[in-house]
Formats: sequence, C-alpha cells, structure tokens
Amino acid sequence: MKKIKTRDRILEASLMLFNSVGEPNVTTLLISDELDISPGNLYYHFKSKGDIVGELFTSYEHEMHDLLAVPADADISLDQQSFFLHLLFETVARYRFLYQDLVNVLSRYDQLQTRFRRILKKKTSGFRTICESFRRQGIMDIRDGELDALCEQLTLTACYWSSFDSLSHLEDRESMDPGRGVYQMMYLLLPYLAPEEKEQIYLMSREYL
Amino acid sequence: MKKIKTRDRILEASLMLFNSVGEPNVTTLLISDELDISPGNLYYHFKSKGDIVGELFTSYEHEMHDLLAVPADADISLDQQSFFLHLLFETVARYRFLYQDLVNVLSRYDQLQTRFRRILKKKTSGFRTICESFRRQGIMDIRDGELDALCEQLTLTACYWSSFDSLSHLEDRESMDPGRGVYQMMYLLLPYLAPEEKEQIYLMSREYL
DNA sequence: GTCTATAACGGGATAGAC
DNA sequence: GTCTATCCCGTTATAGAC
Repeated sequence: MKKIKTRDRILEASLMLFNSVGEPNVTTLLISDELDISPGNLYYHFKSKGDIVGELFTSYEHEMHDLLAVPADADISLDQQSFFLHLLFETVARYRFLYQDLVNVLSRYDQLQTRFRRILKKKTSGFRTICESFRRQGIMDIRDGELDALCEQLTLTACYWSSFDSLSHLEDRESMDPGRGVYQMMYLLLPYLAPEEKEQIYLMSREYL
Repeated sequence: MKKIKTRDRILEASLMLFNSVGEPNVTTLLISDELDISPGNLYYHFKSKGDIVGELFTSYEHEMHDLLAVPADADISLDQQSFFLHLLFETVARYRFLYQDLVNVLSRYDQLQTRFRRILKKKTSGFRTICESFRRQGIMDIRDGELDALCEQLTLTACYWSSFDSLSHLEDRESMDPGRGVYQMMYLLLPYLAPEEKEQIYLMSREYL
C-alpha cells in the first residue's frame, strides 16, 4: 500500500471541501486542518489557493475535453446519448463548485474565464454534432434555427441543472440523482424525435416519475 | 428638486455595484466611496452589509410577488405571455447579483434560502397556470408529465439565462438583450403549440436572428 | 446625520527551524 | 517535506467628536 502524495491529497480534499461548502468559504487553513497538515506545508506544495483552484480546473478541462470528443460522422443511438449524458452530469457534479458560484469564481481567477467559455462552446458543438447525427439517421426532425436554440438550451441545462435541482428540491432528498438531469435533457429532445424514439424515452423516464 | 435620502442612495449604489462586480467583491468601503460618504455614515443607516443585501432581497421578493400574481382562470394570449416574460427578465436582470453567485450569497445570508426557494416555487406554478390556460384555450397540447418538466425547465431558464448569456457571448456585445431570453423561453413552448401560434412565434423570433 | 479614527477579526501568504 | 510562528492586508464594524 503506497502512500498517496500530500500534493494529491491536498487537491482531493480541496475539491471535496469546495463542493460541499463552496469555494469562497474554504480557507487554506480549513484545507490543511482537514488533512492534519500545517498551513505552511500546504504552501510548500501550492504557492497560492488560486493554484489549487487552477489545477482542479485543469483536471476538469481535461475530463471534459476527453468526454466531448464526439466523432462527427458516427451514427449515435439514443442509448449512447443517454450514456453520454450520464457521464457528462457525473463530471459536472464532480466539479460542481465551479458552477455554484460561477461568476464569483471566474472573476477572482480571471484566466479561467476564457477557458471556461471554450468548454461551453465545445459542449454546444458536441450537442450539435449529436443532433445532426440523429437528423441524418432520420430520428430527429428540427429546423436549423430551432436547432441552435436547442443546443444552447442543452448547454445551459447541463451547466445549471445540478445547482438548480439541489436548490429547488433540497427539502426532500439531499442526494442529487444525476438521472433526473439526464431525463430533463432527454425531455428537451423529445418533441423533435420520431414516434418510436419518443416511446423509448417515455419508457426510460418511468424510472424518474 | 428634493434630495434623495442617504439610506436610499446606499441601497441604489449597492445594487448597482453588486450587479456590476459581484456582491462578494463589493466592500462596505467601496459603497461609501462610491457615494462620497464615510463608512461610519453607512453603518449609521445599516447595521451590517447583510442588512443591505437583505433589504434588496426584500424588494426583489415584492417585485416578483406582484409580477407572479397570475390569475388562474384568465385566458392568456401569447402576446400577454411574451410581455410577462419581458417583465420577468427585466426584474431578474435588475437583481442579477443574486443569481450570479447564488450558492455563495444564499450560504452567507442563510435566512434567504427558504425565501428564494419560495419564489422559485411561485415561478414554477405561475408558468403552470399560464400553460394550463393555453391548454384550455386549445392552443397548447402537452401531456401532464411533460408539463411538469417544461415548467421546471422554464423556471431554470428564467433563473440562469442572463448569467449564461453574458458568460457565453461576452465577446460580441456586452449589453445583454432581455429579448433573447424571452425568445429562448418562447422557443421552449414552441413544440407544444398549435400551428397558428407556432407561426406567430416564428414571426416574433425574426428580430433575434 | 455625518465625520474621523480605530478596534477586531480573518484569511492569504512567508520565514526559518527541524 | 513538514512544522511553528508570524506578517500583512483587507474588511467589517464600532466609538466618539462634530
């Protein structure tokens, strides 16, 4: 059993704390406390709190980049799409601290703004690729103008669904279920799908009602 | 020309600063500086920064309450709906600081959480009332299960559209156009509307393409 | 009501020993 | 690599004069 490097433990604990209480509410002292190391030790590994955030963001960037490498000419099935959305929501959930205070975080670490915007763009074009695949396969019927709006809507929902869901349904259950988000996304596609695919989504959605 | 009360000037300036640079980045010193008054004077009128935020939130609450008093049995036209959405987006834009760092703000002033959630609920049920009016008039056709998802989607979009829009399209124009948000909302209804009403929305949307 | 101090605190970050 | 001690700074909030 090899010991995990302190540096990595710092990243891990920071991510955990950021997600649970919000990045602005997490002090470097809290992080070092959580790990039972000294603040000085933390600053030996990272020269600033911003560096920790930056490195976490880079991980997020890489995960998203890998996930969004959607082949442009493949025939994508609804099941594959659903699976893709699950992965997407899981990744977003893993780095949800970014989304919960988006403007604040991006304003304090301003090099992140353009990078974040790039990821947004990539998401939108990923959704577009998928929809166009559906269209080619004849299982989706939508006008070009509406397709733009749909892809933007999908991107927006992918961003904010988790925050919104935990905010508006906090009372009942605290465990947020990525499946509900996936359902919400599929539902956005629904009106434009062929009857058979519609039915398929109705069946899927049984689980979430 | 009557002099505006200092107390009100503080509220006004705070709102302006909160919106433009984010509430967490606005210090009480910055506010008093902006008004050319002393910090002490500010604290004469408000006993804490949280009180300023709280009072602004109360105004927001009232404006939303008035706006969302949708009559349950009226026949609402698409034009009225569009007008309603314009007002809604304007109000949200006026208090956009709340939305930009939602989790952060609500976590630091925690009495606001339940109040905010109440407003969310009211929004959703407002949308539901409107959709049901459309349904009664025979201009909307949608299943119950999908109606739930639609109303949630409308609420989510009403919350986050402005932030999302200014984030993802910052490069082109900085003036955010509430009309784009309204279009995005109308577009969500589109698939469920009768042909004639669809056409009406297509005409409306010309302005935003 | 408004001002000038200044107290009180917390958080980020560094120095230097071990 | 890790620790303790400390500095520095910004921010909230108060005291007390005018």
